[in-house]
Amino acid sequence: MALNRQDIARSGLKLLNEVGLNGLTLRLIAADLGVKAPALYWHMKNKQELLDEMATQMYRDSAADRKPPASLGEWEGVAHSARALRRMMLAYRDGGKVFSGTYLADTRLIGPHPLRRSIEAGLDEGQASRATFTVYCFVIGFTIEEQAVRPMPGEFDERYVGSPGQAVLGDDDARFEDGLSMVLSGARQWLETA
Amino acid sequence: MALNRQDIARSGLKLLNEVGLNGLTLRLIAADLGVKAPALYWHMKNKQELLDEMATQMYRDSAADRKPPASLGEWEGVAHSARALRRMMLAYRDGGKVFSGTYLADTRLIGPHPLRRSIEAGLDEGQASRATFTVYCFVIGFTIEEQAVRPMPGEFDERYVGSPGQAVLGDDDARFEDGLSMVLSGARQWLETA
DNA sequence: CTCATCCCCTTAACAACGTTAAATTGACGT
DNA sequence: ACGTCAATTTAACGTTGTTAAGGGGATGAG
Repeated sequence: MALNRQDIARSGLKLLNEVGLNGLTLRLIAADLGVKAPALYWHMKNKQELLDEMATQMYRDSAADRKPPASLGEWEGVAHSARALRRMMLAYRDGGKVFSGTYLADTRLIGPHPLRRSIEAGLDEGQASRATFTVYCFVIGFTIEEQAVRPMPGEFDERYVGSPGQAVLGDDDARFEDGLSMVLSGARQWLETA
Repeated sequence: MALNRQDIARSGLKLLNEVGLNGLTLRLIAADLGVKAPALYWHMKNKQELLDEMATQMYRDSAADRKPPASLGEWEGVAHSARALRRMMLAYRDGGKVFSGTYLADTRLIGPHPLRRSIEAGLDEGQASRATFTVYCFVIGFTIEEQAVRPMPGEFDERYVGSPGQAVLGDDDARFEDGLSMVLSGARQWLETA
């Protein structure tokens, strides 16, 4: 019956979609878990630690989605992960703010370098890291801006087909794809000529 | 003697560097202005409106710094503005979070398109906007990640020369320049081949 | 069987926050 | 001298994150 950090983080993520980051209170999460607010302090030392754990949990939950199929080339794999990272943040209201502001609470979640094969083949690791970090920054920035305009996640997209919302969303997807291909080709070329 | 929104925003920005976004309270700003907290509600309807005004103010203050010299080419101008945008956010503690989350309260601040000349020469305006928006997203994402790691602005940089901090900062600048040149060349090339 | 121990949670309370309603001041036009 | 209106104060409310102190229930030792 005892709580643990993951239960709390999951409850926080669930409630995030209902009340948003501003409405997310410790008492609300505690009530959702059938417990009083101070009980949470047995498991974490303050609210920031809860937000870190929530970011870690959403990153953990999206790991399978982010992992590129083995059939893909390295750069197609980076694109695949970038799209999954955006999806992950869009899945939660204020997901971008929650994820970008926090440190991962479990560093084991950081997998092997996406350009691992190229690095083993001689590519400078520092430069490879800068290239993928640039892609990462674009995804973070794009999604935060996207959610500042359209805060609500998920269901809206498939359901309201033909509504004004759809056009806007289609636009966002297309704009993301365009930006992503700019950044990817730029990064790739930068690695080749450096 | 009467207050106005700009005075309040400026006080907010000043205090932001002293107490950070979490410590920034309406009572603190009011005290700084020699006034009681509810007085602020005569000038703005809630705290979010204050944050919007702060974002607008920092954007306004950096307008001259962002404006590219006429001598620069269009893309050099975009690079110039991108660096200035990062400097603007880095000038305030949590500057990235404050700026990225808010709407501009004064839309007149949005100047002419950076690629105006190319657009007049036949470049598709929608595509040009996507290209510059991609650069913008990178700058936002990069700076937010940067400030998540090193929250304090300005003074630390020049002063502690030779300390561990300097290497880290130099690294950030170099990493930004690398990322920026990737994104810029990617965007430019995307426009040419589309 | 009993007792102490530890984990996990509750009750109670605190100062601080954003926000609202109502009363107050001061300046200005008539 | 009077009333008007803008700008601010005083007082208060409910809610928030957080702390301190205590309680219950399982577990293991004697």
